Amino acid sequence: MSDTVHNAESDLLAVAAHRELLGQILDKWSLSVLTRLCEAPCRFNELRRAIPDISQKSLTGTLRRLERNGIVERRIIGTRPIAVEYRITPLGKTVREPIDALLLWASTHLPRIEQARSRFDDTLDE
Amino acid sequence: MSDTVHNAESDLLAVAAHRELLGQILDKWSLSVLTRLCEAPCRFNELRRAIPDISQKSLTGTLRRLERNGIVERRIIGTRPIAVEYRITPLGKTVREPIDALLLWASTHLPRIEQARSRFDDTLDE
DNA sequence: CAGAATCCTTCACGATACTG
DNA sequence: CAGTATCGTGAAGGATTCTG
Repeated sequence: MSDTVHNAESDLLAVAAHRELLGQILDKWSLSVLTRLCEAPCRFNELRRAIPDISQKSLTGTLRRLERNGIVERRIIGTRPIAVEYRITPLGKTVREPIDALLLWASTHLPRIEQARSRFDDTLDE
Repeated sequence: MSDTVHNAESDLLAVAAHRELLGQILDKWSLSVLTRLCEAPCRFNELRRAIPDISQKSLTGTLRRLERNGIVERRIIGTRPIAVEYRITPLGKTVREPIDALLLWASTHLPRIEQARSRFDDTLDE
């Protein structure tokens, strides 16, 4: 019996424990940065141009956070003027599969979700 | 040539398009609520007790958002006093697999990530 | 029991200006 | 080029109070 109960509790604990970690990787901009860096290593301003709506501050913050978690690597490739290259780490590459699964889910079910939204919004202004 | 380029661009567009959707499902509390509702249908205050740190306002908001996206269903099962039951929808069940993949990734690589964090933090106060 | 309404604080984020 | 520093704003979220 207590298998179900135990699993439920440990699942909730696991969720609580991993929510913070996932929040660092699945936040507002990380997904875009990660996607871009999976294509190829990239310079700072190159990333800025690739993600037009991101501010310089947010990009810096996102990169620092990903770097701290071992997902991307910051490599100084030149000085005068300084040049920095960001690239995805082996650890970072491993997260691509679950993320892609999630993106696939999103694009697969987007129509049904938009349908559900319309239904929900319609039944509100009655 | 433009295959790589095109894929990169469309990936970034896809990410931008799905970020909003995923944000509704992977936000601060949704994961906990979803995990709990996957176990069994649940009453409002039952959910509150199952997720001790959530406020009433946040739980209401989270449930409304999930309901709007067709992920959970709100069912009034009694009045006087009013009773409401929340349960996961068929659409909601389909998201469990990619989410579990992500949680599995998180728990699998947590040690390496904590290691990376320590290294990063250490090399700062030198 | 299941919320709605209100107040208040925190904080993420953008814009701007400056630097090695 | 690749940032740091500072300021201002809006939105999220908690605590509290009230209601059908």
